[in-house]
Amino acid sequence: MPKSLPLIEDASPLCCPPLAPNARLSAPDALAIAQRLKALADPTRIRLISLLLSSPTGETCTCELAPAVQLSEPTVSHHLRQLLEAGLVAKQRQGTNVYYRVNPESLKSIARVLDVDCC
Amino acid sequence: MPKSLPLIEDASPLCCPPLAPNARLSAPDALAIAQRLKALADPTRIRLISLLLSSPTGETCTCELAPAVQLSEPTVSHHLRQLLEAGLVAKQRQGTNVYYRVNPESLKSIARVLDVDCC
DNA sequence: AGGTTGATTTGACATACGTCAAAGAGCTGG
DNA sequence: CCAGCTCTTTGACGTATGTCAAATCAACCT
Repeated sequence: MPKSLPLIEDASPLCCPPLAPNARLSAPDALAIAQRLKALADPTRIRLISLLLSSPTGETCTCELAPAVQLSEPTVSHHLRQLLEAGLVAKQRQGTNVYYRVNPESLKSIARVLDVDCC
Repeated sequence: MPKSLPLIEDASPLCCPPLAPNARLSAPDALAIAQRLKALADPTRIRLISLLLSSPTGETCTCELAPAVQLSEPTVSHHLRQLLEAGLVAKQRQGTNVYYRVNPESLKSIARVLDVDCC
């Protein structure tokens, strides 16, 4: 083996750009980033985000989303829960319906992680 | 068997990012986006990207990456293959070693998808 | 050639994930 | 209060995924 790199655990100061070329990510930091990405990395959840964003009011209830993606309501509810726990959407009850809305800041924060050459 | 994914821009020829609020994503477009996100949505692969970016030369061989993430070489090779097929890294053989390097444009193209309010 | 080192593939395993039907929980209106 | 609509949870199922050991491939050495 050519040479040994320092173990990733020995890094790092966790400054502005998470994936920037001057810092090796720690394992917990990598896990935190991966978990947020994983919440997005599903075709149904991407479509749900798109549907929420394209709604005139910015929010949509489960009963409207389920037929739009052609999946059962339990399945859609499951995906919305994933998005909710990742902070990507917020929910709000209005009578018998539950309306979901995208948290745009969370999307931007993920985009920033991928912005490699910012500083 | 190893085939590379189409660039997101090819799948969705829109002037604005595919998640922008004025367009509902088609199921195939959502799948294309999700597949690239899924390639990133793993803590080990995030760490590998970080390691590659933090290397002075910009490239690193498998035998250095495996001990750095404390996983077996086959496992690391498997992850590098995923990244390769998603177009996120490129490989180059130098003697007995194979060096991997990040494709920064691919990271940026994913970041652009998440840039919701640009137009 | 044969041997050594690095990289990948194969096969197997456990776990995680997406999906649905059925059952439960919340709210509203008769 | 009960009936009905909406949403979520539970339980179950098949598939996909991450991991390693063993085998295989590739390039470099004597």
